[in-house]
Amino acid sequence: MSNKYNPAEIEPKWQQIWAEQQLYKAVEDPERPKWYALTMLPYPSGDLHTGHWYAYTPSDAGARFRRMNGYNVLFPIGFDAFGLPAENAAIKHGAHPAQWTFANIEQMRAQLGRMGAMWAWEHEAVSCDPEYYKWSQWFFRKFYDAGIAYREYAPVDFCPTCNTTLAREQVWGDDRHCERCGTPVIKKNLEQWKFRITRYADELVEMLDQIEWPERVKVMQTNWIGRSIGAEVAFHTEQGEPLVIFTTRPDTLWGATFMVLAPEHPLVNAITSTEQRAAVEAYKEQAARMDEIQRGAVDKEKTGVFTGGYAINPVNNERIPIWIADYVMMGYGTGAIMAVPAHDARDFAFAQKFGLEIRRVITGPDGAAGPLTEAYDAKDAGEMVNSGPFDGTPVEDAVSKVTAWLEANELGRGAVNYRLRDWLISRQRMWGAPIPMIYCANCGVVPVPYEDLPVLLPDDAEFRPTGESPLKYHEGFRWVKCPQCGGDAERETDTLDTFMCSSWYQYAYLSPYWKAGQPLKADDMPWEKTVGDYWLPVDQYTGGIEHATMHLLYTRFFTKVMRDLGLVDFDEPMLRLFNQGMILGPDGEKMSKSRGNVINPDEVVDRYGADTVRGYLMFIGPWDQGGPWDPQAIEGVYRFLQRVWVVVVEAMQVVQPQGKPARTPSPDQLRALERKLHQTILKVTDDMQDFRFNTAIAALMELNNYLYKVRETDVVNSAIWHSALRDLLLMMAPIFPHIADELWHRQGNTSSIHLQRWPAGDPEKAREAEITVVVQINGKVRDRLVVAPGAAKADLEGAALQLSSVTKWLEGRAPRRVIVVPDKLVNIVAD
RNA sequence: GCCGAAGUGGCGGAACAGGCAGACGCGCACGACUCAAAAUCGUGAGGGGAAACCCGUGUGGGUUCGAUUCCCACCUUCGGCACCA
Repeated sequence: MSNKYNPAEIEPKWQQIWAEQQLYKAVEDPERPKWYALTMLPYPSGDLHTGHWYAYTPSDAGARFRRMNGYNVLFPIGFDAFGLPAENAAIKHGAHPAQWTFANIEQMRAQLGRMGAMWAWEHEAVSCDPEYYKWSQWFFRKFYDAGIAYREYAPVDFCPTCNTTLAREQVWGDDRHCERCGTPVIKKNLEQWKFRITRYADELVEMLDQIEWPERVKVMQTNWIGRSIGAEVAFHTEQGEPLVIFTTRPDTLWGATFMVLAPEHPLVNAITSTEQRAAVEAYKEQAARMDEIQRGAVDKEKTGVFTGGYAINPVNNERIPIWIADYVMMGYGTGAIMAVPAHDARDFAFAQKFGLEIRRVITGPDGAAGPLTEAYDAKDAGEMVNSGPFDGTPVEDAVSKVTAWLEANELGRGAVNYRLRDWLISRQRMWGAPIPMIYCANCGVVPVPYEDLPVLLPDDAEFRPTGESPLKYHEGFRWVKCPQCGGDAERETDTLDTFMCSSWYQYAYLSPYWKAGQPLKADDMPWEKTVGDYWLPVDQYTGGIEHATMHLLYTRFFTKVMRDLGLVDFDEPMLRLFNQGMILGPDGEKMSKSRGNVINPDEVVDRYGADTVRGYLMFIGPWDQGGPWDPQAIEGVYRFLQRVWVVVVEAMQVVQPQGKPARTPSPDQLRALERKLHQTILKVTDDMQDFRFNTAIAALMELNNYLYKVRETDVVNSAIWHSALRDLLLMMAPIFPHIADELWHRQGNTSSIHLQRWPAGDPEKAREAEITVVVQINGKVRDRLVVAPGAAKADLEGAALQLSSVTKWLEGRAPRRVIVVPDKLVNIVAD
């Protein structure tokens, strides 16, 4: 046994012992409170990078801390193993994606093992395993039966590089690029499977109040769902056909001076006059050619044409012209708007360009009712004018009053619209769970029977360099008998979005590959119920913010559907969420091979050990902030561990110099040590609760510096010294699990440190013996008083005024006022 | 344009129910050990000034005995959304 700190020796040793003792096996125990700690599962790229370490090791420290505080902790890991990189590798190397994927998983298991995390490996689940995706398909089938899954022919986003359609959530940025590969997406008209997430839009917004998630994630989801409350109002065409519009400002109905339809609006044909037909057709064609990116450009000049048709405004029976323009989208609301140029910036720009009337119906905050030079859209000041029965109504009440009036007169009704679109889950890729659907010439769309699941991926797929899905060309896969009529039929060759596989993985972990090899039924449960009843829902989730409007929205939706299917009895899958920041290269930029600023965690672990890497990552700064990797700063954590080693190992040895009797330390020394210890326990306990690892480590360093300094004094001949060493190790255990267990055993303990209870801090023992009180004159520090804590205000004031420095500064002036904050300061105010 | 987060030493950061700005660490300087270096240990430092002191938490105002912390207006950076009616 070496007497020097040698992580390369002790870390593999402890990892092996922990595994042999099944130290992290999670077993239901009704006697103890449970804690389901979950971290976002990795994609098995084959290489665990620093980002994974930054995501996982603090998450592990948090889980370990809970465990030491009496919780029965489940901290599982698995692999989100379907996806395009495996398919691309298959095209490149000619190997099956499964081969590539499982080889990578093997490699990553070893890398994950080096972290020294308390992974509950027996709960591992791999989403590309047929026994896993059997259940993904089962969920699809359940969703289909429940009317949540449906098929639709519509314009969809398509990534030309990934060769597949994408969900709206996977299209990012103002250039509308693919979230995975960065290529700008194009629009295609395709028949695709979707999930009715919009049915849950309201609940997805409302229930954000019930979960402890970072505010910014809640805001992003709220904005993404984009609920707007207003009214639908029935206008009519001159010919009498109803023309329904959605507006958030029904109070401006009297200011509508024209209407605008989306070019694709079904009514356009009917209302277009003979004279305008050619212009309308030309505009429609032009709009159709343009994709949404071009149409959506905000600064684009407004375009549009008059249809020749007119509509009747139901509130005043006015006849107003109907235009078409591409700034109105068919996909939102009813695809038609009433234009109120006076109170909407877009309508204002349009009216100005085409010389249409701008009629003011809301006064300015000062009562101004004259012509406008720009749209006035404030909703908190002004009152209605030129609005018939509503003149004089303050805007604050206007929307609700007009909406009620519309309903009473059957002209419209209150309505809500969402920006959220249904979740497109079809992917034209091979390496995903096949959508379990069959198309039969006789029976139409036929779902694969539950007992026939899984629909297996072929293991002899042929990958084409064109990037097309091999399933389309795999005769054995594609052609089937119809489950209903037995006739020739065709399989769906699209696969499920991998986000669907990860939407329920926290449930899959409970009892991985549940009912493996058994036929499934409609009323099955995808996990062992008693296990789920104990662990669910997830208590603490950690992961990156990049999933704010993708995975984190989808898994909430999934859980709500599962609740409605009777699978779970709660509304939200994850009660608490923490988003870690991003670890950057030493140059402060995102790590990337092309930049050459990648830190390879394996190399750093070889050099310093996993404990140092863990501790350094947690020491950099607040976990949600991320930050640059500093190759020099990591030395500080390494030195800290070496100094802990020295303090603890030296204490094991005989410290009494020969011939000198052991001397008793003074009570002051002992109290000072005890105070430092309990201050540290209180501080570290508090910090660990909230993942403030950086300040927790700083406090541990302070304590160790203190112990290091006094280790050659008489305090070592005391019980408090030994309990300080013991508590230091206990507090280090979640962050530095290996060195903590090693030194713990060297102290003579026989069971693992990770089975011990977290030390209890005593505020009484942490209290300072004396406190420095600052003496200020006019807010500037001029002197200090050292007093016992809790000194009376009057005494502090008196003592301060006695100070020679104070009388000097006052130069004979009488204090006008003296502010005393006990234990803090005395501030003397003088003219 | 709208929404959100953040600006503190040479660097990462600490301290905000308003009360000694810069904990902890990196780097730096000096010293000890060494023939020397590395490692280790010790000491030191926000800037200016010989000192007394003065100035300092993005900028400018404000509230207060007192503001990194609260309020107002800007500037910069990052993230999200964007003709959503």
